[in-house]
Amino acid sequence: MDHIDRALLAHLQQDATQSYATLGQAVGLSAGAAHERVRKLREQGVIRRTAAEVDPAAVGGGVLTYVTVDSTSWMGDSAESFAALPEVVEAHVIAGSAAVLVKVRTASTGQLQDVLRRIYAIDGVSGTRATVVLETFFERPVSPGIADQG
Amino acid sequence: MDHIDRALLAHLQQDATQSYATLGQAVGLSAGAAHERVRKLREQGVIRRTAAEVDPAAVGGGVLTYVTVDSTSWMGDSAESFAALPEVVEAHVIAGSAAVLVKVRTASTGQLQDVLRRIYAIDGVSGTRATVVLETFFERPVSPGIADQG
DNA sequence: AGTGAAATTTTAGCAAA
DNA sequence: TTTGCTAAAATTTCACT
Repeated sequence: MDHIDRALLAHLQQDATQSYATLGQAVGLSAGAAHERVRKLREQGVIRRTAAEVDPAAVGGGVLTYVTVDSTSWMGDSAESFAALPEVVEAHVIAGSAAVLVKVRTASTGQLQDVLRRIYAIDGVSGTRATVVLETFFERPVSPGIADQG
Repeated sequence: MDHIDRALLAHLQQDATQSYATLGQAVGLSAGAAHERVRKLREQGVIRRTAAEVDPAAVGGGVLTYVTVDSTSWMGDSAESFAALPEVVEAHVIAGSAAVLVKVRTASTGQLQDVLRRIYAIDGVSGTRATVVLETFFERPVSPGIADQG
């Protein structure tokens, strides 16, 4: 992982559809060399996958809410319970008073209410606190330390 | 946006490197038809971009923290102030007592402390409350309502 | 809107430095 | 590890349905 790898990652996070020729040019490498480096980054798991980013509002996820989940028991192995709810797009175990923090995308506040009810039904959950997002300033990929060329 | 479009989106969220032939087959379409639908989904902005997903830990983002930011004044146009901090990967205006919720990725808790200091220096910010994530159960794309073939 | 096929571009594997 | 070459594969366009 040198600075060229980081530059490649930065470019691929912006647009993974460009050709290796273009990509290589952007970081000062031939197409073949760029290809080989990207292949290795995939192999190492640095690049997990390349995926289409979908506008949440276009697929019924216009309302974004963060929910802290309190519990009476250890929630460390409740991952599947949260994963079973398709509206839950993230779930994390957190330090602090609450046990789990989840990110929820719903089409409406009505649907949010339904998700909260289903979260409450999970074993050990003693309460939820929902924080509705009014406006998203930005959501962006983790910075690999910004490209130095191109 | 019919059920075929949603199936295409679901497949492309999982893997955008597959050929249009494979993709079309998965949803019961020819390669040309799949290509045309995907082109339109891009044009409409339903597909925002196709990007490489990078392992945060591999690029110095191993520590994930959510920070609620309290303020004395209206924060509605402070987007750039947060965007200027590369460790901040999300920023949202929220309903409730705090004004802004941000998601931060840092290499260490030391670096987190530095980010908190820089957030505190933003005009109008009166306080921060950091919640460190101990374990991430999952992070996944918004569900377009799951493929009906495939 | 979708199909099938042609023309063009890109990818992926390999020899060489 | 990078380069340049080459065969194989994918993309993109187009005439037709």
